[in-house]
Amino acid sequence: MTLELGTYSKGMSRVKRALCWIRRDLRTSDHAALHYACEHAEEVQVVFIFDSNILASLPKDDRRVTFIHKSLQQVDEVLREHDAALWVRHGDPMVLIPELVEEFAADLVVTARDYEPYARSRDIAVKKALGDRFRTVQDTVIHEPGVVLSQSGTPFRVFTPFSRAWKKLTDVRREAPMLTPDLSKLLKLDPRRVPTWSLTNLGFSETELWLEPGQNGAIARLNEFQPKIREYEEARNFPSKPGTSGMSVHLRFGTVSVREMVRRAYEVGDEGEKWLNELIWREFYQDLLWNNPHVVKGTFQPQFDKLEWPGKPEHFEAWCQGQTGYPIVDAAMRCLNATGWMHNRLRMIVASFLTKDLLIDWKLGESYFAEKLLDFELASNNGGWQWAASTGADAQPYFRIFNPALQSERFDADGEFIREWIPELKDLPAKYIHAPATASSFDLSAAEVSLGENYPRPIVDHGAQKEKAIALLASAAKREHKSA
DNA sequence: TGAAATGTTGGGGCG
DNA sequence: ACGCCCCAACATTTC
Repeated sequence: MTLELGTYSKGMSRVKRALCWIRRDLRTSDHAALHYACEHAEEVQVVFIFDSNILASLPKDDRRVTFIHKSLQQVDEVLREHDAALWVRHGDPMVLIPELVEEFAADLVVTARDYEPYARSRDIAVKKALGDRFRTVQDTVIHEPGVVLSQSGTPFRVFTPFSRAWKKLTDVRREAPMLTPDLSKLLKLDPRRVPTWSLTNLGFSETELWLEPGQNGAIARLNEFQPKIREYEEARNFPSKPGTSGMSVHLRFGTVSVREMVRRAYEVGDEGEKWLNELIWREFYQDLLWNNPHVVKGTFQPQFDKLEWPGKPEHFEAWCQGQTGYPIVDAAMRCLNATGWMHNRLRMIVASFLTKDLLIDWKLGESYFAEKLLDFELASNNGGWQWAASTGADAQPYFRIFNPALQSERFDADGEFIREWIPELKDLPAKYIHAPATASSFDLSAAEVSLGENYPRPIVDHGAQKEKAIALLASAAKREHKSA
């Protein structure tokens, strides 16, 4: 059994009652599922389920759970302005959704399509239980996976041609319409009779967030960023400057619609293209995963699966803790650990370092990011790591080996970002901060840096490791050549 | 959305 | 005045 794919407005006769099941569309405006439900039913109830299949594997202080919880509170506030309220449950959706259908006597359940493997199997199970009463609608992407194709009708493996085809396919009025739900359709509830929910009931504790959650936070941040879209291309590579949109977490949980983001990019026109490309990268990786589901378990090019990465466990530990002796890498990892976010330039640097300098399997890095990143998306994370590891569509390793000191000089020239996250190094002059081991003992002691004591010596030598990485990847590529 | 090696050019110092 | 060298800046090639 498969789920139907299609456009936003699909004809269906009206029904009495619909449940709108929100998952990663935690907002009330420009909302495909809620819009569809309000169009097709006389009474609509919005429900969210904390999925026990997902929550079970998360630490009890996971920041994403706090973000979801606070975003749901904002959804609930809007619903209450219409004398309605959000229902929140905890458990297995494959059990709970059919139960809720009974409880609410729903004729219809509407939800936004989710293309990740677990979500697909979950939705297929729900569809099996509910049949035609279960409808999924497109919401989280402009072009669904599998839709953007080359002239010969095949999926893309490379970003640039994909992005060209994506843009060609995009008529912004049609592909990014504003879907405003008619909230007068919401079921009126006596607020005293709506069960309350809390993080503690779920067994989770509230954590500090560095960004304002929910749709209020999303719109505020987007409004702040929009005037800077033109400067994005110049500013986006410098981690100490706020040159990126910072919207990834909001996009992940749908506290803003991707259509709203794309409309803003198109408003800017040609100068908004560089930022638009980042939104297309997101869809490119979803498309790549959809067409090549094996990448979840292994490398895009299977010959690299046989590769044995010789890196050491203690080096992985040092990488995780930000103790490699390479300041830009360590600052980035400490930032990730402390906030759940990392600048994209830094993601590339630390990923290159893990795979090409420490010679550690990218899958370890991938799962560490999956655990820590608030904006974690399977497709983007997997695609990014395979790109960094050179196991993706273009295997030439030469293009994907970063020199950490050089990257640091280029993108954190005065060491501002490093100083923020590695206070031990804050008094080192800029010319030494990218590679403290090159400083004289006089300069080191003047800055109160004692290598091996309050800051580690480099745990590997970049020059030597780079050569090993090239040899390692070349041997795996050659193996394929022989067997082919 | 590299890095390093190699090649080219042009200005200035200097014999 | 001239040629030579040095070297920085930039471009091209190679891995």
